[in-house]
Amino acid sequence: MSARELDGRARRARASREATRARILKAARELFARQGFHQTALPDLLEAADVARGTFYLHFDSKEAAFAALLEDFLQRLSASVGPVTTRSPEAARDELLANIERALALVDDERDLSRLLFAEVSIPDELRQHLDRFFSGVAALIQRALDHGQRLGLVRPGDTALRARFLLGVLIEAARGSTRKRRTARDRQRLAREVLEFALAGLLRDPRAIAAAVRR
Amino acid sequence: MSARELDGRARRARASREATRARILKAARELFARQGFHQTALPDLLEAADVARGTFYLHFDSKEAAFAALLEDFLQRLSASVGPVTTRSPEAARDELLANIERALALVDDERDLSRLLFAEVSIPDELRQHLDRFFSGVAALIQRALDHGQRLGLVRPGDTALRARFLLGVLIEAARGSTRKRRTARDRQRLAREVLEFALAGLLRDPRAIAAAVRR
Amino acid sequence: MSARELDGRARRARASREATRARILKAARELFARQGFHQTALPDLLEAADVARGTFYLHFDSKEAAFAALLEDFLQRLSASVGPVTTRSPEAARDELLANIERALALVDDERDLSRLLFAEVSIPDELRQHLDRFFSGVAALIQRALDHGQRLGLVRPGDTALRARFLLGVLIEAARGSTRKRRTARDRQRLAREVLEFALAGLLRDPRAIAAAVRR
Amino acid sequence: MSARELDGRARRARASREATRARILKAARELFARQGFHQTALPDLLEAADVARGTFYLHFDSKEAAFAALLEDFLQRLSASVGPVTTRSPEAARDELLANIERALALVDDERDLSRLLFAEVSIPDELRQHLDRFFSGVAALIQRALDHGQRLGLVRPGDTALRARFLLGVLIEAARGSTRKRRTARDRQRLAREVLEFALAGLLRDPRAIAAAVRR
DNA sequence: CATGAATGAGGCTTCATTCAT
DNA sequence: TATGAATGAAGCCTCATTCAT
Repeated sequence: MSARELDGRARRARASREATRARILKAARELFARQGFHQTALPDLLEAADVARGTFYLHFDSKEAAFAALLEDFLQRLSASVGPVTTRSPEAARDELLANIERALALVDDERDLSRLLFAEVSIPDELRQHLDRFFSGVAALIQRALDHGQRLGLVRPGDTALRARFLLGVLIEAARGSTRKRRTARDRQRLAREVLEFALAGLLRDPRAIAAAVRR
Repeated sequence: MSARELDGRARRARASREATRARILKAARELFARQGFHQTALPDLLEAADVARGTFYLHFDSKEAAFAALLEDFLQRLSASVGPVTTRSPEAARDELLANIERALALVDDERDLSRLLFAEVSIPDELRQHLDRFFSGVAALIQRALDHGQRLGLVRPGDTALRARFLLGVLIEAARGSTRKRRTARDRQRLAREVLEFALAGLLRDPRAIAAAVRR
Repeated sequence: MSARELDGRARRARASREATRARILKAARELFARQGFHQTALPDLLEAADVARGTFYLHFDSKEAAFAALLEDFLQRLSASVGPVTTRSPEAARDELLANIERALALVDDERDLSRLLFAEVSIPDELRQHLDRFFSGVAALIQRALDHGQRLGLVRPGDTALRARFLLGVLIEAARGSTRKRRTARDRQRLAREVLEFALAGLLRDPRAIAAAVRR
Repeated sequence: MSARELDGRARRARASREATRARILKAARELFARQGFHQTALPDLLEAADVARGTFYLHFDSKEAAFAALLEDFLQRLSASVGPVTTRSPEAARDELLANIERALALVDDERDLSRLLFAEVSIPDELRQHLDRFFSGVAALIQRALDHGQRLGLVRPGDTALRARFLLGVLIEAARGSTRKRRTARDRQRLAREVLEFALAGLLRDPRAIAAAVRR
């Protein structure tokens, strides 16, 4: 029973442990997304993960903790998918924005189960929903900072940037929500990202002059 | 034992019944909004409404049915608050849109409890959330029709109107969500409505020419 | 407002009162027989009888009391349908027995609803079932007395008459139970009554000599 | 972590599980028999069995399911206690019948609690009572087959065997019902079985010739 | 006499979690 | 590490009955 052997055993144990945990998370993702958090009873989860009750609690402190783990992971990946926009020229900024939106949409598409949990009609525990709200507020703050910067550069029209950041967030969320219903192709996502950006930058109206008129009452 | 007497009795009974029902709904609105549906136990509700268990079930088939009644009522009032836009001139249409948005925001402000239930971080039963989603889909459809009309008139830029209707819905929801946090004055609401419309119509950019450039890649 | 007028009013009130009570009992008979006592909720009964809650309690102290009224009435009619057998000759006794059995079966046939309550698969409150048991015990006692008398006359074989009275009761109950399933004609009933009597008096075996052998081990 | 160890653990777990289940069934048998199904509230049962609420539902889907388990078990044992009568000579058949009746009565005596549930004044859920009725109908069918056979051999008097089978069932049920009141000795049971058989085969009358007369009107 | 809104005790069941093995 | 039997708090709902009108 040398140290090596122990290492091997420990390694195997660790591998098995990780595998079990992964099995649980996979089942959780699917069930929570399909039925919501409250509607998913632990026994459902245990059966789907093929794990005993006790085993579950060996890996997570509570049902809610398992959910939080999913959430946390997804939010981090979402954060990571969005790189900072280091404005050089307006064109470059626009392209970076497009790329960011596309990457985020791609992630949402890849993780449709998780996305349904966050954006769509599935109810989740209040405590976690607040967590989620804080996350989105963080995103809104980032957007606002970008808008403020744009105003200083004279690119963005004067006005309440906090509000507009929220509006923009609403647009993004709706864009993401669409992905929770049907899977998109990469091409679709490109188009969607452009539509989002267009809408955000130029609104709905056709004639720039008409726009000016519309805005100034 | 005349018909009149019976009517009187029935009327009084009815009045009392309605009063009780109203008391229950009021308590439900407050508690559900504050704590969410699942976190609100029936006993809490009963105490807040000062009714006995049986009385509650005399008026509603289930806890969920009480929730549904609140929801239904609110959605109807929301629908009613938004009149159809019978486009004559662009200016008139714009004013009608503004008025609609303002009215909806006013309702949301008046019913902050209900609004939190619909727009914010409170979890509600999945079945009802789907109901809600159908409602919002209906709103999106209305918006899309308006955009299609605008395109035919040459006012709205070419592009996917279904998508833009969703975006617009996202903006509106975010605008409403803000009201769930702090009460607004009528003045605030006017300003908010204008910001919404501006954002939707003209986007973020300052210079109409820049817009044209931005849009055409 | 003479005394006469009052009498008239009182009479009318009484008539109406009786009519209401009858309506309740009719509904009770049908529902209890169809669904059992526990499975019949008061609201069902009220709707079937077209009576308000309070009205029901004006006529009966409780749901159970209504049931008891049905039971009591039926047992009394059952008692009344069976005349005493004043033995003169064996033949006459036999004919009287036959007539008694037929009358009882006729009543059971007429009141199939009530009969199902007493004889068949419908559960009734324990307290009333005990009442019922006492009634049947009374019937058994009557039968036993007749058997004792028959033994003294040398007609009935020696042996435990209490036991045989119970056996006979079992036969009668099974005979009645059959009626709860399908209605019989008068002719059927005659035949049934004869079969009952035959079985009771002479058993199953064909050959009287074989019988003697069978009995004496 | 050898297979043996797992087996051992599983075995112990199983043993404990079975013990708990048995404890619940024992308590259910006693309480249901004493107070009836509806009158026995779950808390009573839990206390008597010394198990927690959840534990009960770990073993049975519902209160009714626990009852059904008792019923099922008893009916099976009752079926098993009655061997087929393979007629050779009339005497042998008679002895086998006697033995069957005795065995059934012995079981009824041994399980007085269960017997009270089935035969006596305790009300049980309608669904289960129907189950019970089907069982008894099955018994009646068996009896009828035997009577038909007896008729073909010329032992049983001509007549409606279905009816007589029901009569006989009535006798047997009444005989069993007696056991639910006071415990019998083996000797009592022998006597009872003989009385049942005598009554069934030869009826009540003393004189075989009188029998013939009585039957032929 | 008739009504029906109100009552609250009592019912059954499900749940996430614990812990001995 | 993994197991699964046991837990009991908490949940929702139905019921027969009362009583003011």
